[in-house]
Amino acid sequence: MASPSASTGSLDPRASSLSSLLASALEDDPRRGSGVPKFKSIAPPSLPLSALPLSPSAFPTMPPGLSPADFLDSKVSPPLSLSPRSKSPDSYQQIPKGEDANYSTFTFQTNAKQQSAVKSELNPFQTNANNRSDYDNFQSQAQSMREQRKSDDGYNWRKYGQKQVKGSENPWHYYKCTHPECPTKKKVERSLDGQITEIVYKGTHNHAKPLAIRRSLASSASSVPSLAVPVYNPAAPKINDPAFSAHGSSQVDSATPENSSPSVIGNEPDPKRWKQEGENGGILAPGSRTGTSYSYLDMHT
DNA sequence: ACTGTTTGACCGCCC
DNA sequence: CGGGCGGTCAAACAG
Ligand SMILES: [Zn+2]
Repeated sequence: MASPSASTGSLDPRASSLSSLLASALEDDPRRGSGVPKFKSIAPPSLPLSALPLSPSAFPTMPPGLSPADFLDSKVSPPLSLSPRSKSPDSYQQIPKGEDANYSTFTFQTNAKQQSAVKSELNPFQTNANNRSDYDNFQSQAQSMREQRKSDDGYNWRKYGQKQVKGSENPWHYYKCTHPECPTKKKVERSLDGQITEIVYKGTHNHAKPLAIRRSLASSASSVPSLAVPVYNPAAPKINDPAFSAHGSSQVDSATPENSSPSVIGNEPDPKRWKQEGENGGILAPGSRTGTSYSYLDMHT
């Protein structure tokens, strides 16, 4: 398994080899995207659009229109703002509203307010006495994961897609664990208010949950990142999170395994099975239950 | 340079 | 044999 390329999710031969090959010859073949029938607001890049008719409080000042701060931080918005990313969507899919799906996804609930302060971190990387030219900056990227609303379940997830599935009013967000070998993936559906209505996990973590960065200044030894990875059995059908019980096995479907996909073993850690779960992890505020239902879903793909 | 989101396009399966 | 659907990739963008 010493495959450098076959590691983090790069298991798709179609893209891997193809990309590699065509990458040289077919460079201008941008094929990314996600069916997200979202509106594209061409507003200034620096515009905090947090205008949510909810939670009246927490809004100290809100100038109607725009604030001078924009002008200050505004990095000279492009005159055309027509980046290469601008393209036409593959095929606009109209959401079949009122067809037969009466999903009353209206679970009134307060959005979980994660107050876990996990930010202040001292980076021993400040040795920057030399300064390259200002042009050096090629493509700085960073979304500032300040509080990206990600359900902090204790793991780090990287969003790799977003699509609207039929039957759902809101698009699904696809996340993948950011680990060297964690095949775990997460599918989340959110409401317009940002409330998570459904979360589906796929796979299992094989690495202990990342520490929550604690203020441990301590002294001595600087090597702190000594993670004691607990040995895990590749054939152990255990679900991550031992602090959770109840679930048992409320199979909503897949109750009678009789046919379904080919070679469908009764129960085995199939990397293609989606597990619907709720919020767990432990560091979540108690009481803030989003009400996500727990059940085992069988999916294939 | 980082890390991680954004977003359109492509792919593989299923009907 | 085709289209729809769902899922993923991967470049560009962002602070
Ligand atoms: Zn993981």
